[in-house]
Amino acid sequence: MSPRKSAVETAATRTRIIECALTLASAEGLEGVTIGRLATELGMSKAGVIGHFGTKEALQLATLDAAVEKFADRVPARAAGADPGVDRLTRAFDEWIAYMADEGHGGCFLTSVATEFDGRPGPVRDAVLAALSRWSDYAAAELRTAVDAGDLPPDTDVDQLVFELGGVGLAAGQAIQLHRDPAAPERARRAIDRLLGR
Amino acid sequence: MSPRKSAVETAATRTRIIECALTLASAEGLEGVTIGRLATELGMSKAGVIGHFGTKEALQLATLDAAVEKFADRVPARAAGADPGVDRLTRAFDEWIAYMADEGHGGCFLTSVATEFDGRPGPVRDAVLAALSRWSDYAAAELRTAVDAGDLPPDTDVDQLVFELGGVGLAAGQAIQLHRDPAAPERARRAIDRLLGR
DNA sequence: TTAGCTACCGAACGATCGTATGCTTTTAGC
DNA sequence: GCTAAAAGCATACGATCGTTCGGTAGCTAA
Repeated sequence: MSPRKSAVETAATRTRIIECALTLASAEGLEGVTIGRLATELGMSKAGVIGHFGTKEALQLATLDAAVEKFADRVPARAAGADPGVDRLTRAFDEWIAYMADEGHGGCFLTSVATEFDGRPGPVRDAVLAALSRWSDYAAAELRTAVDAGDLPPDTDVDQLVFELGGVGLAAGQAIQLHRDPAAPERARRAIDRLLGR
Repeated sequence: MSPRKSAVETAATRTRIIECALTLASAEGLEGVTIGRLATELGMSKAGVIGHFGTKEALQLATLDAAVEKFADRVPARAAGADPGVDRLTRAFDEWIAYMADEGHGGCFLTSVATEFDGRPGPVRDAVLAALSRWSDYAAAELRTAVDAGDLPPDTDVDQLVFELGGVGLAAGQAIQLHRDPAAPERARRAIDRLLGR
């Protein structure tokens, strides 16, 4: 007779499942997260796992949502204290890079899922696109603030700058995750400082 | 009685399989290429498909090899005619971007496989790393030539520049493949021109 | 002519996939 | 104390996974 959980712990179980899915997806990709594997890893039955979500796609979306929320809690939230404009954006990118370099989650979850689903239309792709757009919009808004404040030249091409800053992030992710290059964070910071005219 | 193929056509069949695998992998990732699916797509049996390679991993490696060769034939080869240094490198990046923007193959095969396998040690990861390193080495060599020729400042940090150029390529790939942004190639070219001091 | 080699097929293997159904157990509200 | 909801388990389903095996058609060399 195993000890049973109270219904109030349902949300906790759901969180536990998603947490485990995040770990697995970091290594194997979102499509590599299998219900059977989750069940084994968590010591529960497949039905118990999927019962919380209904379908695998719903589980993928929930996992993605959790990753996005985690990112938002960590990166923009920690930069919120800095001065709007260049300061805040620099801080945000620093946090992003530190987040990618952290042990545990393999690089940037959003980036890898974006690559995994960029050729597969569907709700997952849509969700990834929406999340990345939010990040781009955030960066663009801070850049416009910086232009208005005179910290960046008035003729700054904001969209171009967002594009290039994103590229630095992607390069950092690859250097960290694939090449295991310890110099990557420093390189990324230097690139960003140059882009933001520091 | 079906018409039988001569033994001399074996290599052609192998090529056909790999070509099909490249197409499938562009949309679904290398792990998404299934022997059964290849067999269906090619109108042959699973045994006939896998017989040419022995193992799925061998098939993956062969597919990756083919993609690398295709890339080498297209990008550095077309830039070989340009003057060594900044000219040639600019040309190579232009070719890379045009290659990614081409319809048919979904973005940069190497980049997506790199993301797919960056957390999975093994021969595939090793092969991806080797291929990407060759590309980095190529870029670094051209940059050093440019420095020696005086087209770039003597204090140029070549590795940093390779890092940032790679980032522009990754950003272009994401913008093309995920965001379907038609302005991406132009943005990338502008970023590269600025990095190479044009 | 014949023996051997190669390419490929048809069939099957155990494993695992996602999903559905029907229990048992526990808890919450009355 | 009783009941309805639910969380989770056990089991099963059809499909597909990668791989193996034996057989056969067509070619080549002896």
